[in-house]
Order: sequence, then structure tokens, then C-alpha cells
Amino acid sequence: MANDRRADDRKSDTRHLDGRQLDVRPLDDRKLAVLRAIVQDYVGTEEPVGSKALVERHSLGVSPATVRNDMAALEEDGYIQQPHTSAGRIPTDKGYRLFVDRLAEVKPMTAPERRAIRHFLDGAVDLDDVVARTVRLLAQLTRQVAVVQYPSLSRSTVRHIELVALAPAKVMLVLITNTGRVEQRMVDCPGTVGETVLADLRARINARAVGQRLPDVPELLEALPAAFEATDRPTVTTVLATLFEALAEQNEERIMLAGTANLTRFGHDFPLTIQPVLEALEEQVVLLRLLGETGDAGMMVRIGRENAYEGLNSTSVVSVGYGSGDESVAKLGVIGPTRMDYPGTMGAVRAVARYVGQILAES
Amino acid sequence: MANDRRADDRKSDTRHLDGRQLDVRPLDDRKLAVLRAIVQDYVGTEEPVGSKALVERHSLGVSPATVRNDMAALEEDGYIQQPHTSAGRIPTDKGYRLFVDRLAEVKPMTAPERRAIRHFLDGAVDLDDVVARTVRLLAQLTRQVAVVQYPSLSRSTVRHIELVALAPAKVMLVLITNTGRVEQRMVDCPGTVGETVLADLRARINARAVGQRLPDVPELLEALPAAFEATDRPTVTTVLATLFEALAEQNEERIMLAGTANLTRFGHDFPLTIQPVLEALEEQVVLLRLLGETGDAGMMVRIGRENAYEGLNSTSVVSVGYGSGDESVAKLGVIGPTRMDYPGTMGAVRAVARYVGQILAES
DNA sequence: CCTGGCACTCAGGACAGTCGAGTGCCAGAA
DNA sequence: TTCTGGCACTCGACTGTCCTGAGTGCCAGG
Repeated sequence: MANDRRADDRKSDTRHLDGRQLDVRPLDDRKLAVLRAIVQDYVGTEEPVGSKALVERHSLGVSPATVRNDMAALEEDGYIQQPHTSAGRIPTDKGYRLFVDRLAEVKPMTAPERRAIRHFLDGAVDLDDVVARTVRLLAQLTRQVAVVQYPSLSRSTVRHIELVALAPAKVMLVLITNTGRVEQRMVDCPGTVGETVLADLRARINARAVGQRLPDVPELLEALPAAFEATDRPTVTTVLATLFEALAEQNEERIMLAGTANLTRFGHDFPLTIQPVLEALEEQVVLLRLLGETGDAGMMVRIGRENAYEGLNSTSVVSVGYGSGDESVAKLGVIGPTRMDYPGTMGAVRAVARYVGQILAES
Repeated sequence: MANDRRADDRKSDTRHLDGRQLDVRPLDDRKLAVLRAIVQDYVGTEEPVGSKALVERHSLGVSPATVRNDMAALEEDGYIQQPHTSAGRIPTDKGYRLFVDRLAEVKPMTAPERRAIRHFLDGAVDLDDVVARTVRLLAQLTRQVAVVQYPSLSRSTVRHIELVALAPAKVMLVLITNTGRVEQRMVDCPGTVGETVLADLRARINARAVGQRLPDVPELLEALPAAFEATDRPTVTTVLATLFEALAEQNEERIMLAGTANLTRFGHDFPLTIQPVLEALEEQVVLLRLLGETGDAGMMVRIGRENAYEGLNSTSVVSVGYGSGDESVAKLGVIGPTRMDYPGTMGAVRAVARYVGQILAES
């Protein structure tokens, strides 16, 4: 009983004191080293790591007791936590965040790995194939769920727009982008369409639109109907409306998935964790929004509850943009447990994005 | 000890006797009723069902003891099995097979369900949308994993073939089928292609191919190059080769999935069961082969080990063809645990297939 | 400020005992 | 011959207890 009281008093004292100090002053170097060691060990073993095991496996140069003190401090600051008394510590989302931001470096791919990536992607024959190969590759490299967005229309430019009369009042519109994507639409015209009008329209549209970014095209073509005879205007506006529709339909952005079977290696508390994730993966909208949050500049890492979508609260998302030039035309990434090998995953994601960019630029 | 011996002697006697009889004579009506009751109860409760519970829940008109005898017989014939002594019985694959073949009737959808299906599918705007809606609908109705194959090229007919000159030596080829599918290919021609030649070629191709089945087209166009000047022949053959390629590429048959999250309701022994299934679902080839086994005539039900693919040995597949007319142009189905509600699932699959067919016929 | 020592906590595994669902068999009734 | 009630038996699931070991926090001394 005497023991209990004493312990409690002391604890609350130091807790307050430490709390104030640590809010202001950044963490000790050694504490950071301890956190790094904890993350690394936990990612490897999947089990809470204790002070003793820590000093054994890492050359920290201090005794377990000292590490214990550091761990207590880290826990008070919310970087690690104990699943239950008398168990080791595991990192919290905040701990992973600190690890990713300050303690980890992106692990570059090895030369053989790079060769393998290159070789695998080089075999692709068309855009669909590139995306399909990329997503499988990424899933295999990271052993997690991979997500690749098709090169988006909004960032790409018009390579060619074709109009084909299929029937007197039926025109097929084909839009080809610089990323190799082809969209086609049927247009039901209000009246018969003469071949000369169609040729004229085709020429004018292409003259103004080729090389332009998709979102800019509608504005450039706005005045076009005025150039035609009054009788042809309905047709022209109908065709243009369909074209604008096709251009605007970024919503139809597609996504490709692979590696869902890797979810089975997720953790112990299985069905509960995996079900919302599977649900999220089926919602293209969720995935698109997820990837959409990726900044154009660098790699994005969303850890656990940082994800807006609730179902992914126990997962981390590593994503990055890729593109044929400097600009990113789409995003790709992987989804895995918060307990993931961040440096390795980030390395793989970055490398794959880079190579896909090259492939796209070449073709 | 005396007990043991006696029991053994008796048992082996009757076993042989019963075995012979039952191989020849079909099962008792009541035994069938017992089997039906077992399947129904097990599907509902997911727990082994015992004799007592059985007579309580179904009006079998006999005592538990009698049911026990019947169950013993059913077990000897391999229709049901005991997970362990002192547990109830669960159906085997063979038991489910008998159930499906002789004891169950496809459960028709209720009127409101039919309306809902109709309503949901009617909103579709194009082929992709039809397939996407169908697969989601099916997953939702059956609460299982749904698979829908895109209407296959091989069964459909040519609606129109278009050739467009994009550059002096570059032609775009567009193939439109009666199922609304559109395939396009770029053709790099050996030399400059005159517009008149192209128009001629387009006219001749369409004159012969429109309305024909895709696999029949190559033969019909075989003699075409002979109709052109020698200088144009290389171009013609190149274009035709690309067209044939596009026609032949049934391998590119696509498949759409939905409802993978339903796998989490699979069973108790989780990761082991679900992982191979997820892997199988990612292999389009496996799924295509799976659906390919569906006869054109009726519904196919593959139970457990009846599935050729090992990863699906603990699942059942219910699939059926669908099409715009009498003929099936593609397949759809669901994949779920062997312990599934077969009548309900079959009803849903059949109903959805029928409505999709109607939708396709209308458009 | 670090370290060894100590007392304390607690999850998980091993073990034993009980309970109950379910079974097979048998003798007798319909 | 077929069904039924009764009986003895089996065994998984559950419960409670004990024990061990990993891990902790605190303290006093270097």
C-alpha cells in the first residue's frame, strides 16, 4: 500500500513536468534512436518490443533500464503505446509519422531490382498493358495492395479528334490524347449531316484543339458554331456538346488494383480489419479521392487515422504522381497496414513511378 | 469391453449390407427430406445440425432416434459428415450436389425484387455501365462475390468498321459490334494511303462484313487484296491483318468483379480459406476459364472440389450465360462458400442474367 | 545522468473438471 | 419390418486455477 501511493505521487509529478518540457524542447537524439529501433523491430517481428530485446538487437550503448526511461517519455508524448501492461511497446500513428518524417530514408532499389522493373515494364504493348503491368509489379515488389490510376484526361493534351459519319444522322466522335488514351462517343444529330460540313467541322476543331490541354478545349471552341450556316448549327452544337462531355468526364477516371490477396497477411484481428478495406477498395470514388490527395510535388504518406476515409483508418497509403515528362498525369501507390516497411515501400513506389514515366515518355 | 465388441460387430455388418443396397436402390424419401433439412439448417445457422434440433425445426413426423438412423445412412453414403464425434452433421460436397440436383428448386425472385433489378439496370448508359451495374447488383443480391464477363467478341456480329486516316501513313481502325463494344487499333501502313483507296477499302470491307459474326469475317475478306492495284496491296493487307488481329483477340475478354468484401463472411478458419480465393479472383485467366465451363444451355453449379482450380476448392460457383437474344454472348455468376443458399443464389443469377439480356436486346 | 536491482503486473499456456449436445445401439412396441 | 424411447458413451466448449515469463516502473547508488 505504501508502495502504491508513493508510485502514484511520483508518477504524476514527473508526468506533468516532462510533458511541459517535451512539448517545447524536441526529443533527445537517443530517444529518437530508440523510436527508430522500436519501429524497425516491430515492423519486422509484428510483436510488441521490450526494452531488453531492444538493447540486444541494436547497439544503443546503454542499458535496458535507460531505454525504459526513454520509452516512458516517448509514450507520454504519444509516439508509442503499450497494448497492455507487461507487454512491449508498439508505435502509434504519431510515432510512425515521426519515423517517416525524420528518421527514415527512402530505400533505393538495388540494381537487380531496377533491372527487373525495367524489364517487366518494357514488355508492355499499349497503355492498358502498361497500367496492368505496373500495378502487378507494384503489388509484387511491396507485397501489398497496389493501386494505379490511368493517366488522367485533364492533364493530357489532344492529339487528334476524329469525326466519322456512320449513318445520315449518326456521327462517331473519337478523341485521342497524347497519353495514348482513346475515347469514343456516338452522337445522334438533330438532322442529316453532310460530309462537307463534317469535314469542315473536323478541320476547324482540330486546328484549334490539337496540342491543347483537355480542360482548355471547350473555351477555344466556344465560338465555333457561329462560323457555320444557321441550318448546320444544331448539328455543330450537338457534336461539340458531346465532345465537351467526353472532355469533362474526368470522373470516368479508372483505377486498377492488384495484390488484394496480400491483405491476408494483415494482422491477427482479421475479419474486422480487412472487411472495411475490401469495401474501400471496391469504391473507385474512394480510391480516386485518396490518390487525388497526393500532392503533385512529392510522395505522400498517409498513416492510419490520417486517412480521411474511415475504413482505411488502420492502413497506411503511400502514393506519388507519375507522368511522361516533369508533370504528373496520374497517381499510383500502395495500401498496407500501418505497420509497414516505409523506407522499402517508398523506394519501390518511387522507382516504379519513375520507370512508368519513362515508358510513357518513350511511347 | 463387451460393449465395444458387440457394437463393432453389428456396425460392420449393417454397414456392408446398407452400402450394397444403397448403391443400387436410391435413397429413401425420408432420408432425402432429412438431407434437405440438414442443408437448409446448416446454411442458415452455419453450425453442425443434430437430430434433435432437426425434428424440432422441421415437421418430419418421426422421432430423433429415427432421424439418427437416417443420418447414419446418409453419412455412410458420403452425403453428410461429422466434423468430430459428438457434433452434428454438415453436408459434404456430394450432399450439396444431391441437394441442388434433386431437392432444391430455383427460388424465383419476388415481384419487388424484380422491379428493383429492372429499375437498377435500366439506368445504364452504355455497355460498360451495364456490366458495372450488373456486377454490383448481383453482389448485392446474393451477398457474395459476383463476376460478369463482358459480352464476348466471338459471338457478336459486326455493326460497322471504320477507317480513318490520321496521318499519311497512319490509319485508325475502329470496330463496332452489335453488343455496343468498340475496339480501335492504330495501323502503321507501309506507304502513304490515298483517301480514295481508303474509302474504297472501307466500303468493300463493310459491304462484306457488316452483320457477320466476328470469327467468320476473316474468311469473307480473304480475297479482298486481289481487288486492288498492286501498289495498294501492301496497305490493304496490313490493314486487314490488324483487323483480323482485333477480331481474333478474344483473349482480351474482360471480366468485372464486385463484392469481394463479402468474403469476410466466409467462415471461421479465415485467412486460410480466403487467401487462395482472393488470388484466384485476381487471375482473369482463372475466372475466364471458370465461366467458360458454363454450358450455353442452362445454369452451371460447381460445388467445392468440383472446381478445377484448386484455390476454389472450398467455394461454389453458380454461373449462367446471358445474351441479347436466344444466344448467350457471355457469362455471369457468383462465387461463394459451398455453404450457400443455392436456391436463392440460383434465382438471383438467373433473374439478373435474364434482365441483362433484355437490356442488351433493347439497346 | 546512467545502471543494477527489486517488486509488481499481467497475458498466455497448461491443466483439470464440468456441462451438454450429440451419437450409436438395443430392446420393445406398432 | 420399422419406429421409438432409453441408455451409456464421447468429446468439444467452457470455466477456473495455477504458473511462468516478459516487461514494466521505481529507487538507491555509482
